[in-house]
Amino acid sequence: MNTELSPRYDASSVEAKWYERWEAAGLFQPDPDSKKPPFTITIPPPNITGSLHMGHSLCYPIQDLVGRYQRLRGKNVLVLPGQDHAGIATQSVVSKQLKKEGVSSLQLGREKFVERVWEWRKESGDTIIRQFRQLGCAFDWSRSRFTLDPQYADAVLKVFIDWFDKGLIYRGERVVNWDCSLQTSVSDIETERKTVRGKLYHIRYPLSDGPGSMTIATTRPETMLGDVALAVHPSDQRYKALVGKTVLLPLLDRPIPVVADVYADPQFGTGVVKITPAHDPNDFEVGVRHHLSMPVILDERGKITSLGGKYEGLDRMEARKQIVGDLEALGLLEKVEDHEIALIVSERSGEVVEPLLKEQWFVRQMELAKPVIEAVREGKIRFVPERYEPIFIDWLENIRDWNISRKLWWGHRIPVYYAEDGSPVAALSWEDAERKSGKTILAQDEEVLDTWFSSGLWPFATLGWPDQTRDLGERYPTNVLVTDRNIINLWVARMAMMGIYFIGDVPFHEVYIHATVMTEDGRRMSKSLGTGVDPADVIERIGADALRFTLLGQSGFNQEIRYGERRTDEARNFCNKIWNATRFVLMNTPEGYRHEGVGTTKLEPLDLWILSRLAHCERVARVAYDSYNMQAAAQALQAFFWWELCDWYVEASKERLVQSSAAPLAVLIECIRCFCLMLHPIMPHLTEEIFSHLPLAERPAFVMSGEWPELPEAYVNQKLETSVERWFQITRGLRALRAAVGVAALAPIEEAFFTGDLMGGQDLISSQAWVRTLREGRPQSGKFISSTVEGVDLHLPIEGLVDFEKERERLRLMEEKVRADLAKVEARLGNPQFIERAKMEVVAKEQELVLSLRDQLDKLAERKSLFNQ
RNA sequence: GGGCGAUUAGCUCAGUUGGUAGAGCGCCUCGUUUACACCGAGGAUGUCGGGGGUUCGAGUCCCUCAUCGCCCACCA
Repeated sequence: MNTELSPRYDASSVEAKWYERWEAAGLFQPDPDSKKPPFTITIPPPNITGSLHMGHSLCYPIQDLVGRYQRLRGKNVLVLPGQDHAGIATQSVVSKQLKKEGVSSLQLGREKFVERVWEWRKESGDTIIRQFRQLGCAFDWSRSRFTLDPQYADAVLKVFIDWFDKGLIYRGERVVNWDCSLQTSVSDIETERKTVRGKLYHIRYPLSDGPGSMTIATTRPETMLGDVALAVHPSDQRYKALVGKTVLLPLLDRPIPVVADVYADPQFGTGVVKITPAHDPNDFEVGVRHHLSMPVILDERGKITSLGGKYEGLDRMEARKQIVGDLEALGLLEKVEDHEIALIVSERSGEVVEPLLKEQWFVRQMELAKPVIEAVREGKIRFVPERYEPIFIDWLENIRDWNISRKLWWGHRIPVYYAEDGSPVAALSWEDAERKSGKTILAQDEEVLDTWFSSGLWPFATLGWPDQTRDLGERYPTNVLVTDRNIINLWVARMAMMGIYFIGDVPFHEVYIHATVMTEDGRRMSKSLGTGVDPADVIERIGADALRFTLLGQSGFNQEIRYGERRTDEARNFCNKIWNATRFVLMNTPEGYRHEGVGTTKLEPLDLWILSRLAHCERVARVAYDSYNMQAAAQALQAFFWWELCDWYVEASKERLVQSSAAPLAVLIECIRCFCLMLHPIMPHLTEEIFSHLPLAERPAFVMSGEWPELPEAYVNQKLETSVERWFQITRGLRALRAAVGVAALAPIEEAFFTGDLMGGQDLISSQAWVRTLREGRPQSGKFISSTVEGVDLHLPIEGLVDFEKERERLRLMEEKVRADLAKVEARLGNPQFIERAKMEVVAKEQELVLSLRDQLDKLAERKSLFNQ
């Protein structure tokens, strides 16, 4: 009937159409009246920093796949999308844009700048939504959330104020990671370590009373301007007598004490360490223990402050140069060694982070982390793959307080207000603050919250919290979180803490950590390296379904997948294969045909075989989807469709369809119908298109709103599979004989012979091996070539078709191989321990094998003799 | 420094409980046939990273080393 389908699948004409129809049918929203069990995913909100990259093209289709699969499995599915304002990341993108335009953010001022970011948020946000749609993501746009939405901001306020009032949020002076170029602090997990070759400077500090000196080793000599002590290990005999004395800090001539502290490592350098509490987190702790002062000698721009004497105003690097020079001139620089330095670098700017003493807001973590650890231990949150669980727990057990202040303009402004007396109060608004404190408020805190503070509320704030909405009641905890391993600590941990604290339950039961998409040669994909590939280009070339298949088809429990164009071609080819197989079926469907299943049709072994394989495929795909092993599902589906349905069933059905047998058509349509449903989570558009062409008597409006195929247990028939697959082997054997004499595939051969039991496969074998007559017995005259497959001897008369020399060579090679196999098996059987200890059936199998191999040798000898004349 | 992952055909990767190593791409030969050349038929290709161990038997389990990648870590 539908013969006007193009012989090539054209994704571009199909994909947009279906997305619109699904949306128009309201399929992206859960049915409010449904009695089906809810299934919920709140997707990780992408940052509004531009467009989606290849990693997103994996992450979000996975969630779409899970949503679509669960919908087919009878769940009332909500996949809730949104976007993250992403404080630092977004602010730096917009700052860079302004810089290009020659505008300084500072000059623009806070208000104007934030306005500008909102403009960008619209632009980037729209791009992202468009790309999600291109990828086929069935997300409920009506529930879409942005982490700076007014309702969302209410949730953030509530959390902050609650924690503040309970003392979980506190203000304190700590050494934080200061990013001098972004002008903000960053949390520990937003930094990375880089090892670089640097210098270790040995500097002599003279004792202030009397002769002698102590030598310290440092990699950052400029920080000595902030030194307030030297420390040695209490048990270090070399320096015992010096503890309690004072030394003179060179250059500034300030007397500083020598203290004993276990922090000093006698093994490192000279065993003496300088203490600069304002510029090193360890030194800070030593400073607290010994009640030392904490002079700040570097400002927020990385320049020396007024406490740095004559070095004031110098950049940190320039100051280092001058200080080293001056020390050398004074003869206090003992030596300079090469040294590997572990630098701390800000992930966002790539700048070396300056540890700086700052007053900041912190969230106490220990008591929040504890219930999370318990929840994971109790299995209420399960990681897939499991290996991430111990890493997660380990991090939580050693957690440090969370610095949530960011000196930015883009974000949730910290809702702390300061009264005349400087006392802080957390409140909903300026008025609320005055009411709450009963004092006149002078100012609100200038800084904003770390982005992760707001995204930590994602699974419940998106469902309506703090209001007790129906969504929140029905859909929290959500079912699964799908994300990248890089943000397990940054984000997953925070959501768990906040969810357990405020809602009283974990935010999700499963956390699936997907792989990272790399280039084909294993490099990181990145725009700046020039190794990035734009998903939009790929979609244009091969379609979203093929891109999804490429990435999803490689995703299981691996931590890395390689993206290469060859794989996308394979995926595209698979789409085309599916398309054409369907086309074939439709071309053979009579006008007015209505498929009503296979129940009433008289089925032959081959039909039963493909239905058994279909049932097998269903089981494998279901188990695979259930366990987030998308790779296994894709593999099973592809193998079933291509190698079983197309290569065998479709081929064999050609002849049967001519005889207008009812079975093949019903079975073909049934297979494709089920296949569409099973592949739909991976390739939503193509399956929808194909399904729409099937002549079904009864059909759901869409594959998307259909039901996962439930195949009768009785379909599975292992015994039948074995015997049908034996026919295939024999067919292949005959085809190989044909190829050996150079007869083209499909060119019919008059007759061939067999000896042995074909177990009813004669028709199939002769038709699929393109033999007109397949006779039992062996040729009575003339030359023929032979082989043995599955215990059946096959003979092909050659009538001078074959080059004798070539045939002798073929036989010789076969004999060689059989002899080698035989030698191996005989050796095994010659080992008495094998006979004694191996399982009986294994031994029996080997013994049978020996017999069969010997038999083959005999036959080969006979066949050789035929060509030795 | 600690942990995790990877190492299988030229390339990208599968390989379930230990029982004679697989796929796709690429390569060679043949082929335009009642879907598909983005295809079909046939074929070649491996010391399963190295070395030990357990076992009758190891790609698979244990130990160890190497290379690559990732994560975590306050050594000046």
